[in-house]
Amino acid sequence: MSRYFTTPIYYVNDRPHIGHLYTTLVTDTLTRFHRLQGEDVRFLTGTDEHGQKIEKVAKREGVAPIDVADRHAPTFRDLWKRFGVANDDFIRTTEPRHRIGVTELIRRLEAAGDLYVAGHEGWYCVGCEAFYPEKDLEGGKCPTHGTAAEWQKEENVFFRLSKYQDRLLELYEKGSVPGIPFVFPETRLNEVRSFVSAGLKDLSVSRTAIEWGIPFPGHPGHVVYVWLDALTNYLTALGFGSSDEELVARYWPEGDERRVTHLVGKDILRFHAVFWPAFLMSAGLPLPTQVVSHGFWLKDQRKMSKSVGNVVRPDALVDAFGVDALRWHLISEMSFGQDASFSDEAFLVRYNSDLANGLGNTLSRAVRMASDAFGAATPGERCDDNDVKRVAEEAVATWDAAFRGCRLHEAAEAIRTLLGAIDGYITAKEPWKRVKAEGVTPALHRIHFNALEGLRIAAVMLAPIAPGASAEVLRRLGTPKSAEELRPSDLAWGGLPLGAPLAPAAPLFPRADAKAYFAELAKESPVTEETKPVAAEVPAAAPAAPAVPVPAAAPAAEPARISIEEFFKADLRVAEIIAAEKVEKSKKLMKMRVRIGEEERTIVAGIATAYTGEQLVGRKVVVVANLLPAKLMGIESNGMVLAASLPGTGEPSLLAVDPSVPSGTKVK
RNA sequence: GGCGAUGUAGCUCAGUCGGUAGAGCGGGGGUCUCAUAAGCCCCGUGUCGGCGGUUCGAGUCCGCCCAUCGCCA
Repeated sequence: MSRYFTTPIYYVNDRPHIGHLYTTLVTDTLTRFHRLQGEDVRFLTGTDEHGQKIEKVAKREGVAPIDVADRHAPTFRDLWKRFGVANDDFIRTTEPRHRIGVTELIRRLEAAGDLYVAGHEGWYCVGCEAFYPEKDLEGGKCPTHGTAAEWQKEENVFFRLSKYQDRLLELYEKGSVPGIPFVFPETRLNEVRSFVSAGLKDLSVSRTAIEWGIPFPGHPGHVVYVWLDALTNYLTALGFGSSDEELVARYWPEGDERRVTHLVGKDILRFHAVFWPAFLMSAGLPLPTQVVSHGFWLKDQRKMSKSVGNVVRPDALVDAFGVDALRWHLISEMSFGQDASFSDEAFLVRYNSDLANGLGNTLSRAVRMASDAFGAATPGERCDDNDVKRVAEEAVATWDAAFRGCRLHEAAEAIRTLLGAIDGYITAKEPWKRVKAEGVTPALHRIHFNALEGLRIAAVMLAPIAPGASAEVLRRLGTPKSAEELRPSDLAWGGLPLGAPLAPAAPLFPRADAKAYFAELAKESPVTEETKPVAAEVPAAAPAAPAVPVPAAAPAAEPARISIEEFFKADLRVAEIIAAEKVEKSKKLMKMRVRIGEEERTIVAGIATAYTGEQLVGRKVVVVANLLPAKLMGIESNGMVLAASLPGTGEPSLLAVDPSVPSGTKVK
């Protein structure tokens, strides 16, 4: 049984953020798990380098597109190196091997009679590299990018996607391998199924408006559609279409004796679960086993986006606490498949409880005690019947099942359970008292053996998630092995060498003082996460956006300081409420008509739990007058009423204004 | 609007075939001292989103509603 895991290839021009990082770390963790189990594993990642965005940057700079790609490609490569990602290969779509493979795939689509030429025109967004129906545009602009769409007329090559509808639905029903759902988790499988059930349109797979791409075979002037180009990387990296297809035979053969797993963010699920298998069906190639889709990292309950300025790049945390701590946190914090929130505060809480108090302290107490008792060596006697052993065996089984079921957070949980049991065992056996009372007895040897052996197994279990920490724990336990050297037998009870040198050392994960950390951070770097470069370089392309006032973080955190200029961006005014009525069907929303000086406008606010319409009319309040309009329950709200949010309940309490102050007065 | 999901303690989540709810974390109090102010002990009367139904009995089944999210249109 071979296993082939892939991440998406990342667009070279993007600045890596926690989303890219998470996908890659999940894949790294899963591949490390399977390697540890002794399986034949291959792990591919890479960069997507074609497309109009690169072409435009190149044009503007007066250089060749490949120069732009070459400049940015190392960004991802270096980042993965920094995070200990052990990929076997790194493919760039600009490599000859990729072009050869894509050309071969297209030859097969052509041979299957699934390609035809047809005219096509419409509104096109450069950012999305996609056509939009007019009704989807917002004022002529792309709904996702907010940039003006261009009218483009093309004659394109189309792929008969519609032809594969039934076969795709069958794939979703039965799986590519019986018993393994083609898409995980199930909710995403449902989405894909309903999308395909609704009917598939043929897919345009060539572009004429772009030059920077793989030339479309047989159609001069056309380049290959970026998704057809990009998806094919999973095969071309194995040498598909080349004279040497040995890796294809090993990792992507027909039959059930291999697993091909694509990890993706939920945003690109459709390309992987619909288009890609359809291409493969047409080309007469085997299908992947599973597409595994994970959720997004949210910041302050909101989706991360550049325009909001809440994109997480956890460099400061990594600098302060290390790669392993962040890997552990990301894998543990996200219930795999669902969205999760990222916050520095949560990181620190977890760091202290799981790593400092949990792993670090347990290791420290066990190693130091044993070292003192046995002269800086591991115990001289083993024990094969005890509580730690039983818990460890159960934990390994849980951990194994969790990884195989893509529930990575549960694998981490199993490690925590084992560590807790070891700690509890030490506490219950009180070896420090025994050694005082009885000296070094065989029983004492066995107690320490059990604690240290439990820790050894916990360290082995930790290897896929935090390989660096794992290796360090093993070294201190007198059984130095890198994560890569571990074997399935290392998970079995009894691997601790007897009488081996023990290495007590400084705390593995020193306890963090969260308060001091945030204070220091605020002092050192007035820059926000967003303005801090993640890797060696930042694309010169993006002009520095004006600092966007970041919404105050969790109440516990000290809000970032802002300048007076930033504060003055908010136009605060005294307003008089002239009418107010509760929004029907809403518990909280109150629709108000307010007068700000001469102007009247409508504001909707979530204050209906605390105020009735009667209480509000005639009242003077403070409003943010220059807020972008927002639609709430279908009503456009122009502005925001300021209210204190009471602790606990969040109940609003309006800011009071002296009634004599005229409406429209500036507040500052 | 259609389809799908979710809604359980402050937070993240478990809750099998229905029998009046649990864990971890955080928080509060106490205590030991082998250990990284770590460990240990104690502390939850939560309308299990709401309403109605089936049932001797529902977080757990059925219907409706509300909220949130996703996909689609």
